[in-house]
Amino acid sequence: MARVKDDQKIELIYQATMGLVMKHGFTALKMADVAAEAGLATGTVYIYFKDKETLINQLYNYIREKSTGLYAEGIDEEDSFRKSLRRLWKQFFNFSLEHSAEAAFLEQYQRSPYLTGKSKKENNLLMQPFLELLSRGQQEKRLVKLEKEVILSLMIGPVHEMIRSQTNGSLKITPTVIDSTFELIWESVKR
Amino acid sequence: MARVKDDQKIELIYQATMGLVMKHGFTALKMADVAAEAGLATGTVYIYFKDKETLINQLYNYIREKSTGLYAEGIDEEDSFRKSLRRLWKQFFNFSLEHSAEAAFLEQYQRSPYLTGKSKKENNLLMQPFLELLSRGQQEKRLVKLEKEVILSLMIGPVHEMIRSQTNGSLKITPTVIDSTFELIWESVKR
Amino acid sequence: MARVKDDQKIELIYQATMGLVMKHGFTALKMADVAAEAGLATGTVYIYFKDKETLINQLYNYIREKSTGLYAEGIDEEDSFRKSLRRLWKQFFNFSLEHSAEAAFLEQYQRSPYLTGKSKKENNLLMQPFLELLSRGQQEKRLVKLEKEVILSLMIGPVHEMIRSQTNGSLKITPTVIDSTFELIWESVKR
Amino acid sequence: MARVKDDQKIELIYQATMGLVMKHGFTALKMADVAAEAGLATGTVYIYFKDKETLINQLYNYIREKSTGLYAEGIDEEDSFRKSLRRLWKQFFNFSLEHSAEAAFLEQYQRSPYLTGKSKKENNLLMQPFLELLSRGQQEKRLVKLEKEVILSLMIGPVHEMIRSQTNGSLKITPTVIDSTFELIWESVKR
DNA sequence: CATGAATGAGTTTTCATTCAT
DNA sequence: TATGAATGAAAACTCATTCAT
Repeated sequence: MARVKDDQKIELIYQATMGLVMKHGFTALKMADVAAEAGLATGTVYIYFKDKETLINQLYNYIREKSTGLYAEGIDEEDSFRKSLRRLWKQFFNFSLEHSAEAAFLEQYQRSPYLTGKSKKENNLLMQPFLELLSRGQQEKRLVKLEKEVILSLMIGPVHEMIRSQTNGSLKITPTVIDSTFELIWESVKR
Repeated sequence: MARVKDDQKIELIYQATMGLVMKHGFTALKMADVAAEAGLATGTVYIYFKDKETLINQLYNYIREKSTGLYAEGIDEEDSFRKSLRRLWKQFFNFSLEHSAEAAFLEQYQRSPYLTGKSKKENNLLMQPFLELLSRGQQEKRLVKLEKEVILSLMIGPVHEMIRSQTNGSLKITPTVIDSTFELIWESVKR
Repeated sequence: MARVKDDQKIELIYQATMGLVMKHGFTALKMADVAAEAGLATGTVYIYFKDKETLINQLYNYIREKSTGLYAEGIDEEDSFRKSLRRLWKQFFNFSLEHSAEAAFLEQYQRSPYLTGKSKKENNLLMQPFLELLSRGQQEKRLVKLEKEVILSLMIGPVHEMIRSQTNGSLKITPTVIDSTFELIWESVKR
Repeated sequence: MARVKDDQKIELIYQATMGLVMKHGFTALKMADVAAEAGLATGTVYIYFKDKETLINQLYNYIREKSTGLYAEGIDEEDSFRKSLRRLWKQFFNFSLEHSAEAAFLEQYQRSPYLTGKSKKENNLLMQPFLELLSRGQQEKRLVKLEKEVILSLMIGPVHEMIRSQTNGSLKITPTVIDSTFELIWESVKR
């Protein structure tokens, strides 16, 4: 059979896995359910992934790579620092919002027994575009003097929290809300 | 009389469970391990908790109640809004830091199959002290005009994120860092 | 403590055991339930009986001995064979009826893993008074020529069956019914 | 296609269960033993039956339905009442004899915690062919005037009792014995 | 490759029995 | 003796993985 078909199936399995992790968490993740959700037989999943651990780890890599590339797209070196930061942050927010299944998976993965020392380091790469931009901001003295990790937390933390609130049902995120939020964050991190 | 069924043992089981969840996550939680960690026989756990689900749900309630009470202690109505907010926020931060096992458990619980509609609502109570103080701030016009949920995210989000960074090893949280962080947050939420 | 008290407790445990076996059968018989039903602590049962098997076997012996003696009481050698048989059979019926818990226990015991070769033989003793009377009947040529075991079945079988029907709710046993039933049975076994 | 989930396996499990219940009783029935006896892995049984309770209840229904159909086969309305009754009774006897495993199971089931109100009623259906024939007998005035339940007990009770005796080893049932027994029973129930 | 029934090791849960009080 | 909490071996049940079709 054609190669294309295989890739489609891998994607199918990834989507099924993420969806289930978002809905019921890692704890309840069963291989049989993944297969069913993907519209495949249990055994088929094992053709594409050696075992559960491999599936999860490969999915993790897949999401990480895809995410990093996507949300950091189109950042223009020519733009002012503020403008660049605004753009990157909003892209991150929107990306997180649209890809909540991926986000949920990443979050769960952190506290899972699947997280190895290796993937711990790789995780930081996800924030790489942010960290680089923050470096530029500090060089241009447009950013408050403080550890970059703290500044990153000030920017990223609220995003995660707001998405959680929306999932809870206690907050409705609109473009306006996103814009205002950035302005507030900017107040705290600008120099 | 026979050995007395004691609350101390319940506490023991709770601690063992939280410790294990923090270390290896929800996924790997085994009743036999809980018992061993608590220094008890497997069967003993079942004297105090009907089954695994009950243990987890009761532990969740226990942590929630205990946490809410603790971090919100000693808030003085006489203090200025800024001072009160600073105090509550720092207490929340320190509490989260000191009770990372509890925090880890709560976080894991959110995405677990154990979360019911009922516990979803109860969860909001945890943030109640914060929400009340924010109301006061908005009445006194000391707080930016924005949905309280957003403001809460701006305050709480960075705390969660920083603690995660410290767990990762990419950040070392010191009292100074905490203080500076609050000042930055205050810049964004004050009016 | 006094000796009397002990015997009372043994009796208490026996009654509790029989009641539970009647209600839910052997399968569901738990030592903790026996104790609770008897109003005792679990451990107390083990003071009087070495283990579950011992309790069941001793109870079996207790019932067997008590029953045999009781239902066969007052049989008068001077009475005619028919009169004697009638009396013995009715006593057996009434005894079975009044002591349905005992009867249920005996019945269950037969099919249980507690039944040993030894108790298998002892079981026949229960029917001894009947078998003796049947011997007399055959000597007096008042009884049909057929294996005594078959005749016994013709007499005893309906009793068990009727009691089961009454337990089911599909039959109401009255003294009149008992009398008529004997007359019918007599028709079949007389010579 | 994968191995097909087959009804034959269900039959296999049923046979294994009945055999074990007959040999060692309900009490000692273990799922692992059922599987082993059926030549399957433990887990396989759970593919066909949700849990132990379900297995037992479905087996009960299976036996009941099968039994009713089988022993009542070939009854001819044209035959005289006596002939019909003789035939039905003998078929019942032989069936009970040949299917002692089934019979043992049914008997055990009655006093088990698995018996529900629903199955209690269904149980009566087993005797339905008998009850109908008895009705005919009473209409034709060939049967003694007495509650049908009593007459049923006079006919069925001895069968159960004799089989029990044979199992005990105290009676050897032969075709001659069966024939003579019916004649005696007929003496008591005819009008 | 695809399927999904079968497997059996691994977990959860029960319950006879012990033992500290 | 009496108590009933504690124990842990044994039974019920689950689910990742295999394999016959």
